[in-house]
Amino acid sequence: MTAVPSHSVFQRCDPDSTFITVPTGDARTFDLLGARLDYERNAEIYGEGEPVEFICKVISGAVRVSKLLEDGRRQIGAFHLPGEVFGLEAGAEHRFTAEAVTDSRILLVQRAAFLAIAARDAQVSRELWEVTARDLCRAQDHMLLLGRRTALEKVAAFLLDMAARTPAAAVVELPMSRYDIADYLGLTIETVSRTLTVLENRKAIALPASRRIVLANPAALRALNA
Amino acid sequence: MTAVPSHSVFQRCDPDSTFITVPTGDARTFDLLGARLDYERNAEIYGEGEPVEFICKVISGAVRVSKLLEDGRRQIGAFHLPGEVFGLEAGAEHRFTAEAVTDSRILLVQRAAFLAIAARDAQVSRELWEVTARDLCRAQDHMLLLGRRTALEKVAAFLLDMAARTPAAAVVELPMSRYDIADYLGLTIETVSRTLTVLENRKAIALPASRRIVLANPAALRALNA
DNA sequence: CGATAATTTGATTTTTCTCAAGACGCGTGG
DNA sequence: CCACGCGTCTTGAGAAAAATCAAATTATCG
Repeated sequence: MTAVPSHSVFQRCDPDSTFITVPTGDARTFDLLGARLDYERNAEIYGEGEPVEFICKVISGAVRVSKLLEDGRRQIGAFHLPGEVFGLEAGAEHRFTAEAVTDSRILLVQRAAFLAIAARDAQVSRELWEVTARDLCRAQDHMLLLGRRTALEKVAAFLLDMAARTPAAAVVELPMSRYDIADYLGLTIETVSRTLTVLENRKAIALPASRRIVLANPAALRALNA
Repeated sequence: MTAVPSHSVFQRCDPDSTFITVPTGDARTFDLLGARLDYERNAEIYGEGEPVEFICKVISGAVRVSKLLEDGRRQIGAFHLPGEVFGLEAGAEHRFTAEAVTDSRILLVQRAAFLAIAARDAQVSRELWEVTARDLCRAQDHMLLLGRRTALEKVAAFLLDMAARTPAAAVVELPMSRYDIADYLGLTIETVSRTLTVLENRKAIALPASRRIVLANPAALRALNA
């Protein structure tokens, strides 16, 4: 699904590393020092309108990237799980707010330093592009999800997506609340909850705990997606 | 709103030019030959799954980029108006289908040739990134539009967006059908039509013809957006 | 164990969709 | 110039989906 080759610098470095390994054209490597910071649940990592200082990568925990509307409604643009990069924007200011969904550890790399390397190194520059293109794919997929789809289709697609991004795919441990899921899918918490109950009654999933979801019948979930 | 500086190679070349002017690091310029092709209304410019051969730019007319679901539902990801670039993807295959909304003239530039220049030229490479980042912004804005918003909010935002992208902003000449608008906003044609009627009754817009829209009271439209 | 937050469930209302019919616009051919 | 046909758009009535309001239940944490 993603357009980024497996040798991406962002994919390659393991989640525990303090460094982003940057392969250069002549096969040497740079190590760009990144700072590790811990964020408590619901702590803001960066806010809408703030200058873009860092490229971020989830080491542990989970992050939501969202936008708050005047009337209190909120749209979550993406969730980010360990190993995923976020906060990379071409503009000078953040267009969204990023917050820790659970207690999280984030690797922060100076954006300016990274861009400086990209300006000198075609390989890095290309990766910069590909990472952004991957974000674009994500946003497009999310857009497709929000279009004219039923609650059942949205929730099923969400669960399958989460499962695909989790190591142990059969059981999904959701880090986020029903509120977060609702704001991600453009639904209310009540509808999300009811929809999960419907899927449970259909034996498509099991809910041993409200945030632990067993994909008992993934095919049934996939069948809900066009 | 857009993150791309005004000196972008894509922005800079005028819509009539057969060339995309590429400024290089040492201030010389390359001229990349692009082919002009004409497409009839509803003709396919490229299809989902096809290899990405060209970067496209609208010279005249309008383009819709969409995805068709198995059950016949269609989601339009974007409309592109004269001067706008589309079809630039990091992956090898197109994820969406592009079609001419009206009879259109499109400038097609070899993707491989452009990427080759980007690999040698940091300035061009950065532009490549920024153009993709602009697409990302667009997709994110569209995502926000499709989230939990009423038909009235969606249609108002759509009209304002079209107006902002049209030279003579007071009167918007829509190139696309109600069907296209509906599939772009995640609504039905009936709801789009009814919503336009509501806006007309509220004196927010006037409809001298079904595809000619006068923004009589843009402030009223803006008030509908959070 | 009690307080608080999160989740589920229920009843009702609102919004949008669906199905159906009618009106309009436009080009073609008589 | 008008009649006709066809595609597009609008309008209406009823059905379905999801939102809203409200309450009950379940988890979580000190």
